[in-house]
Amino acid sequence: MKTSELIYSQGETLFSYPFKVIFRETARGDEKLIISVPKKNFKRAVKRNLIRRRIREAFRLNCREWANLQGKDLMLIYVSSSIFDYGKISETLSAALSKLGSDA
RNA sequence: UGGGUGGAACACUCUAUCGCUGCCAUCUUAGGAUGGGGGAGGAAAGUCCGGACAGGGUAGAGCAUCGCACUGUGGAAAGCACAGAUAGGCGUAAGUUUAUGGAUCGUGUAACAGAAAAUUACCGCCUCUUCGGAGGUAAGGGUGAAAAUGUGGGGUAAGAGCCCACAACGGGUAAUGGCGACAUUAUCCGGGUAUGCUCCUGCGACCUGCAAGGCCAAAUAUACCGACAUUUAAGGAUUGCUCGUCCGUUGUCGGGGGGUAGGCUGCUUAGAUAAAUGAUAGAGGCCUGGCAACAGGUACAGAACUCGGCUUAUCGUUCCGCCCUUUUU
RNA sequence: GGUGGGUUCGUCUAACGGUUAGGACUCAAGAUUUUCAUUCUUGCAAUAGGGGUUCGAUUCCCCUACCCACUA
Repeated sequence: MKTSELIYSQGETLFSYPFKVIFRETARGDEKLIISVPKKNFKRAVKRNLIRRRIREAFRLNCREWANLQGKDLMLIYVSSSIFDYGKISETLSAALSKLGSDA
């Protein structure tokens, strides 16, 4: 809980639809990932769970391809108000993370 | 055959690949690895009722306040369930749905319209008259959600439950049936409404809620100010009040300030602490459209201490009972 | 997670269960003025949604939706 506030207040932000990515430098081997789907866009808990699980699965399968993620705490906020299927989420997440890598 | 109605159960299945969580065992070690067997619902939801449990130091009495209110049974209890009673509404029917204790002493309301909304009299009718009016009526008219029971006859100056017959309503008594609400029959009595507050009767309720509460760690300040008191008492706590009980200076209460806000437990044969129970691909069911190929759809929804109900959301499938309808015998 | 409160014209609000739901600001039209502002007149515009009680609900009761506050 404290960590999330620190990331939110100190981190740098970039947008890559449908994600808002907030990241912060941290010690290597102690990285954290926060996935957030706002209640404002999805009232039902079932839909929020579905999106969160898809994002987590996409991140799990692809995270090893992005070496630049080491030493960074990440916060992914899903800002779209419609539900994407797994293929589209995987694609857009890759785009977002590569953008992060090029910026860094 | 088509449609309806009441109840019950289920609410997609299998395979492959990659993963999550916590339990047990083993191996390594303080990071893990391997194996085994668990891992969302009928509503987990809304938080509308009621318990269990916990705290408010302990155990209480009365009043006030609040809630419920036809009958029986079940139940720890419930704005609970089932079965029934009476009076209505909907439906051809099966069924479904709404209401319900007693009293009428006191008191309020009944908008507009209407003469009058609770002991009524505008038009009308009748009698008398000094022609100004006085008195008697409630048949008929019109207003309204509601106007004092309806029909017929007698009676009368005109009329009226004023009297009679039948019917409706309310109450008493008796008999019969039913555990009971109540029903039926007989007989007697009665005659200006509805509703809120009020009063009475019975039953239930102390308040706050797991972010309750307990333990450990860390941090700190018994700061300071005010009131009371050391003996009575004031005062404070306990339920709003009264009584009772307890505290009463290493004290209590109020004001005001500082620090911490982590872990364990509570907590469960699902058991997290920001939240696991999955993702993807393929195949097969089921439904709709179509000759077919094929296309589309496959609901509502995600545990956070727990249990009993209620309410709301929900594509559909199966089974059982019943009703209406069509055809045949 | 738990507890409590609310929703009325575009905005801020009022209401005894009883006329066409009132008022202020805004908006539109007209008048006044050489023109604008001010002022005056007129108009548009709402009970969150769905049921129930009642002769009749903004009001009383129930359900749903949304908003806000408190509680560690």
